[in-house]
Amino acid sequence: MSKRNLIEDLKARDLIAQTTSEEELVEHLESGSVTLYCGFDPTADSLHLGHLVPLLMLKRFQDYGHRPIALVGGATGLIGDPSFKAQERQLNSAEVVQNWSERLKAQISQFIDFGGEDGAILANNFDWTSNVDVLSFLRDIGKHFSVNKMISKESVKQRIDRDGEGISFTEFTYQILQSYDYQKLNELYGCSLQIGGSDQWGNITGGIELVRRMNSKSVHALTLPLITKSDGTKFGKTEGGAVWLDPKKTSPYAFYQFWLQTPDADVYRFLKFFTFLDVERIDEIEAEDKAREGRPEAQRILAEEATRLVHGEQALEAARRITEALFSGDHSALDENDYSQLQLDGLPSSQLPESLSELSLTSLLVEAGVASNGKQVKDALQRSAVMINDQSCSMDQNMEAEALFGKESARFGRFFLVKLGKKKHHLFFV
RNA sequence: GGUGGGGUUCCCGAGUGGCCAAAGGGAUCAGACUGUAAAUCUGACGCGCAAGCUUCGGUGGUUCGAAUCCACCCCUCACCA
Repeated sequence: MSKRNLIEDLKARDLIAQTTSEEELVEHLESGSVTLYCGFDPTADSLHLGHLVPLLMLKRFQDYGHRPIALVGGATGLIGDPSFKAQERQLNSAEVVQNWSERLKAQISQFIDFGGEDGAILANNFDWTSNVDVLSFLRDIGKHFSVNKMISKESVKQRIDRDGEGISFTEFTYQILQSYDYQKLNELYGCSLQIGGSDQWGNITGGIELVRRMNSKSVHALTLPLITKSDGTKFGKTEGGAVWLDPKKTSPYAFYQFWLQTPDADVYRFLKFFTFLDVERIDEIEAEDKAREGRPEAQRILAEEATRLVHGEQALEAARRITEALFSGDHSALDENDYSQLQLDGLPSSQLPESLSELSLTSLLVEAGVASNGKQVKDALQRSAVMINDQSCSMDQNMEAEALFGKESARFGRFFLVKLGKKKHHLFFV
């Protein structure tokens, strides 16, 4: 751990978008162990990369002796946060949100240490929101909010100003609910710092005010920057959609590959955001990469660190094994065990159908999930970008699946390694 | 309740009777160049190997022919009440 204080470290990593009075915050953090919280709304059955930065942030605070509260938004998830959202969102059913809340809880537990007397706390705002009756809500909580102020928040402005869009009372109330969370957590656990994405600033400051009014306490806020990519596209998305933290939704191998493909222009920033490596070390890596020319090491380091953090050492090893086997360019070096291992390690694989006579390559590969539609396969075939056991195929072989996957050309009598393009691999077995 | 504006292929957004599977942009995929990077160029981009099939909020109609016209309905926005 570096000797500098936490805020300095976070600044060096560009992990701070905004804070309430920095002086007071630093003072507060140095005065002892601070209890802080970050909320995660259940909008899906798993967290994704976008949640990773705040999650790691809680851990950073914990490493510096503070006490994090991970708040699952069982209640707020039922309402939907309108902040900077262009459109009103579809409500999810109570059962679904409940179910997702449980999934998130389990996931979050892997990142932060909840053990011990002063370990982290896992909370759910459903616990203190669900039984508040309307009149109490309006009289005890609502009275502290000025609609004028709520309306003027930047986070809901585009929903209010923009033609063609609006905001329901339900979503509009979201900021009150989140403010109430802060108030409650302050009351229950002495929580005095809330962190979140920069889009949460409006909601957080609302909470600060509520805490001051109801609890007569002065509390703090710190927001994290939105993670952007240098080319302007959205961070954390791949062809298949979001990159999830759940290994069942995004395999450790795919996760590792995602990081490995980080553009040079982003990789050093991402190392600061997504790893616990010292900033000095990261700067060194950058300097070394520059000096060396050619392929940088940073992506590999980022992929390893991030995969280890999220999926653990074993999964990282597996992801590396697959990567090594597939991208070294020499599949002939793989022995029979290696093939079985690839399958176990999580390389996408599937069993070949009994009969291939009627089947086109396009439909076979689409069915296996190698491509999303036949056109993509066709396109690849026309460019000789489909390889079966290192043999490239052409368009006229589309209907010759039976011959291409003949027993005699299988590796060890049962494996076919199919490659589409440079990066997509799939293992077929008999 | 009234008036006016909207709902188009993943997203944004053109299209207002045939030339429309539907401009343009973005995203995405593949190829060349590379370093499983960026930039650039090329191609694909509703589904299908193909013949062909299915789309433009919904339902019904007019028409040889509709995303485009008509009726009703649903959703949504603004203003007014």
